[in-house]
Amino acid sequence: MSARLFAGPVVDLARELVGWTVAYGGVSGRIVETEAYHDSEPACHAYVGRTRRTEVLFGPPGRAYVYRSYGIHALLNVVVEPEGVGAAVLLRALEPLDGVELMRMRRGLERQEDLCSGPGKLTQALAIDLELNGSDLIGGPIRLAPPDRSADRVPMAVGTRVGITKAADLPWRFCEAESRFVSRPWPPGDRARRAA
DNA sequence: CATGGGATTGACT
DNA sequence: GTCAATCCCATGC
Repeated sequence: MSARLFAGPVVDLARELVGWTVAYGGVSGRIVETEAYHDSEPACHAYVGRTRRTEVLFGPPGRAYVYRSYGIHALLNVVVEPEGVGAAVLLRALEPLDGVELMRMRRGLERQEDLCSGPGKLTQALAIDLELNGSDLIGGPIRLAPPDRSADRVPMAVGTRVGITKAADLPWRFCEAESRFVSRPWPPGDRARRAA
């Protein structure tokens, strides 16, 4: 696996990354929800161009973009598209796999559905913080890995991104349609579309 | 240097 | 349903 895998269009990669696993410090989960962000649209941090904050977004694909949200949470993104393009896939929810007890301790909650069902929750469960910003996601401390070749392709749901005010109409959110571990239910009109 | 705005979450009415 | 916590960083003076 090489970083070239992540050089493709961000919307395709956001869909593709559902089903991959993320592992860090012996704890891991399977990605069940993602969103795409691209410097051409104003919801993306990279919309403002290259700054100290967005430097990682414009850098080579396959690295982590971790930033602090609302002063409290760390949010984890996968930087994609070629160097010079500011784009990333936000990881919004995981299905817990390894280290579930550690996740419970870190989150102070028991229910498995509550451990990683949100972008701030999953970084807390995995203990991912800002110091990992810019780190390599292939050979680095955080490891991203593709699903088994034998893994079934699951129905996908597509919708609009959560929690943004600008470019809120773009259908750039992807989830495993029937997962119990997504960050929030789909609005009634939004759920039907499939892209298996 | 001061200000304002979040890609959220959990507690509370 | 409402709302506050809290910090990084871009922007503007």
